[in-house]
Amino acid sequence: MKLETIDVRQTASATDLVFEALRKAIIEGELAEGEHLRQDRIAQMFNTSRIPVREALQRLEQDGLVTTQRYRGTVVAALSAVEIEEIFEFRALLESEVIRLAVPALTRKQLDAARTNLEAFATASDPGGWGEANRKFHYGLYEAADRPYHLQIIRSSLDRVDRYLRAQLTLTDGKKRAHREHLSILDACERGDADEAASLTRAHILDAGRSLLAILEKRRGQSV
Amino acid sequence: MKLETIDVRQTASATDLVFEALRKAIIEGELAEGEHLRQDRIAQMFNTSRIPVREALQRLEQDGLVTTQRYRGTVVAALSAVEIEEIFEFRALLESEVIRLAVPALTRKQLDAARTNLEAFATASDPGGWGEANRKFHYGLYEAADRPYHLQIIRSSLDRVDRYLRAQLTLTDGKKRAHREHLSILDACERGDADEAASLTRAHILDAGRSLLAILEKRRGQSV
DNA sequence: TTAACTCAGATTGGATCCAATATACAATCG
DNA sequence: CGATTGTATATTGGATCCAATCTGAGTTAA
Repeated sequence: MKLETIDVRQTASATDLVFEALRKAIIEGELAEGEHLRQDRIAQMFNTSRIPVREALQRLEQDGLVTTQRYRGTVVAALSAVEIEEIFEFRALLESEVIRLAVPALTRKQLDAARTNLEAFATASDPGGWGEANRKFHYGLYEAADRPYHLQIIRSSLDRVDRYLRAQLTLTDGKKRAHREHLSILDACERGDADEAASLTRAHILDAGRSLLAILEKRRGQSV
Repeated sequence: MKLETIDVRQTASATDLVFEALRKAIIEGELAEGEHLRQDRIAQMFNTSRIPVREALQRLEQDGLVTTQRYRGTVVAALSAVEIEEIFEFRALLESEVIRLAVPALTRKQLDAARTNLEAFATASDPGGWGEANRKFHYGLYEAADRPYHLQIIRSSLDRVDRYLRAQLTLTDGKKRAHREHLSILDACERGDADEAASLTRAHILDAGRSLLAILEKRRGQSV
């Protein structure tokens, strides 16, 4: 008898599972800013003890998604306008450079995949779908740069602001504009124009940031 | 009787202390690449249980300083030449941009402090002293940019390669060259030439990276 | 009335104990 | 003698328990 050898070692711990679930919930905006994350309540939800929950919360804190005060608990992080602005500025710098490095290495297959993701973004009906398609479009292109560390940091910085970004995209003109910008970025990639792709990506991110801040301004003005 | 009100709330947990101590030991190269970090041994060293140790190890893993395999333990991370190269490239991009933003905002006081740190770097006699002075010099200038998120990422990326960098600086010409480059960066800052300071910083980091990789190449060539 | 105090409940931080897994070495079989 | 299997030990992952701290309602005193 011959069997395929399969590695059955468990790769995901309870901590990993809890971390991923909470991360997803925060990024997608299901947990509101400032909401308390009680350890035993979460432990019950996942049928574990508080140990993996605490470890997951610590990881989330390192990623800037929650803030913890000793003996007082953990809440979903709230970013100020200034903090959000800085992260968009950071992303613009980093992502424009990575797309510049990616363009010369892009394969036909990667370009086609990008067009598919671009259309998925346009036709997606819910915020979760947009967010996913948006990430796939950009990251799919970035992959060609072969810079795993850059990509890891890019992911982490998008994670911090993604919930705000998704809220911004609920406005139809924001989504339409993003789609137009995606189109022109992809065109530049197809033409092999790295500088243009970088410049468009930079503008794309800064545009989204400005638009987002304007909305936040308005909303906070109303609520006060 | 009147007393000044002082906040005595403990801010550092056992986890924080263990994390900081291990982080420092790894960054300064006291723990060798691939060295095993056994939970109970470390717990004994710090007179705690394994819980804070595990949490500290998880944080270190998120920072890329150690790698963990389920049920097999944690070892000090070993970076490949390609990985080191990418991180230097990343730092060059980020730090040159941050110094560009900092220059117009630099105060006389900050410039003077930078000169002090620059001299401390030149006169420091041990690797630990160089590393400290090097960080103080660069980060002191970056502070003026008022970009805390950028700075956090800069710190994290330097952490990953600092132990290799300190080893590189043990070669006297490496240290001398670094000192000369520091001087010209500071000069550009004094003149208010942001572009020049950015360009010099970029070259400074890439130089160090190239020099470091050459040494690694040689060493690994010998050991094989 | 109001500010300070007390104490009970809630919540987190850490220690100890048990379960799951990996590794090394002895035992067994061809 | 070599490959394989069983087993003992080491080590990590997770559960439960205890200690430390915060919070807030009720109480008391100026």
